Amino acid sequence: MGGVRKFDEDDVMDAVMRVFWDKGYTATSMGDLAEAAGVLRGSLYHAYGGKEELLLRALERYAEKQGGAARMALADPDVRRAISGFFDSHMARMTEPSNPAGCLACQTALECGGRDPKPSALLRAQFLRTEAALHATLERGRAAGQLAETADTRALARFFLGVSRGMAVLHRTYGELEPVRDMVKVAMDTLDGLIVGKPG
Amino acid sequence: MGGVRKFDEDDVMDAVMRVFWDKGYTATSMGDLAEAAGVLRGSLYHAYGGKEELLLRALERYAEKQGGAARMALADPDVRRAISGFFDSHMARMTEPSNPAGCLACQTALECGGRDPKPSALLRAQFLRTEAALHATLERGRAAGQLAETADTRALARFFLGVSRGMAVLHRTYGELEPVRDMVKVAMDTLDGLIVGKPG
DNA sequence: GGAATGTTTGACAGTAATGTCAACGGAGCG
DNA sequence: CGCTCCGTTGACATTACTGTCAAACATTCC
Repeated sequence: MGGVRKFDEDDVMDAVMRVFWDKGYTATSMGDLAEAAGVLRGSLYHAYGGKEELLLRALERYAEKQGGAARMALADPDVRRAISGFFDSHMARMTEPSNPAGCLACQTALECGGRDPKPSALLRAQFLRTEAALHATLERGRAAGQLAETADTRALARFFLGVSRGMAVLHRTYGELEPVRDMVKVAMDTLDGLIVGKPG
Repeated sequence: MGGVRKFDEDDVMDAVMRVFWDKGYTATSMGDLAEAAGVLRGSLYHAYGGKEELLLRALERYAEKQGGAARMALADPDVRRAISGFFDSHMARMTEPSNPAGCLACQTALECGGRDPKPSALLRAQFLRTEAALHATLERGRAAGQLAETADTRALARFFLGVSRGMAVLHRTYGELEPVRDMVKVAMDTLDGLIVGKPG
């Protein structure tokens, strides 16, 4: 086969993801990425093309890792446990000290939103996917009689999605977890208000 | 007094604010700002110092204009009208077609959060100020018997703050207002669940 | 009018990032 | 072994942005 890739693709993409997450898309140079990945710039250009391609890959990787946990939680047949687990997966990410504050997807969405077509489209699709997963969970719960018949599951799905995004903004801005926990608490109270036959 | 400034400071700062809002802090160059303001780069350096100073001024201006409306609404003695007006002020900003999507404060908070000390500190202070205003409104409402005695006003204040931030993320990512409206609807339902003696 | 003050203007040197490329070198294959 | 393939490496030209500055200029005050 001849010349073979010397670096581990997973290691490189992990480093790339982390730098974008930490510094933001625009503020990151190919040199930053290369340095963090322990590779020369030329190799990155050769293997991936350029900064935008790397961002797209990083976003996909991020969605896989972080979004995977969220989707897993949402599969729980009990609505309350599902939504609670959804928030827990976000809390877990923010609690992990080796992670930068905030959320790569949110940050990139705000930075590129409506301006860079490809990242924009990808992020929009990812948001829609999460919204759809939330919606499916809520619909399933309603069908199972766990949720009030009158509940607007579409609005609720968007609400929970938006709340999770707001959590990331507060986390990055405050650098603390208390406000984020408070948001989760109130959001879960909101859900509890719609759950049929609870003790309260 | 000698040589007198040829440009109108308000016009320039409006243009600057808009460019930062539209393109983001890092992606904006002094040349972009100068061009948008109809002024030469040298004049901007001379009058304001540099990009960071311009950002700080833009953030202050933004908080004055946008945050002013929000704080005004929160002064309403009726809790429900106050919080509803708070959200309305955000909706109004997003509805205005001449405004870029999203929210300058959120975007900059995510971009600079924890990295650029001065913008970070300013934004944190602005968030705390809004949180405090929300908290005061809720406390006032509870004291007036409008809100359930058991309501956690601190958590609620952070919740409403975070929801308003999440709205901006969805707006910028989706480019639509429906999801944002849905968030407001559910958030208001949450408040209504805590309001004493309502018809529902 | 003339001096003083402070702004505008265009140019300049310095720095950083980009994207490309030719030479190099190691792994596999005949 | 020698050929080929392909990734690595360091260099290069290009472009963009930064921050500064001296000269030109306009306005106010005396």
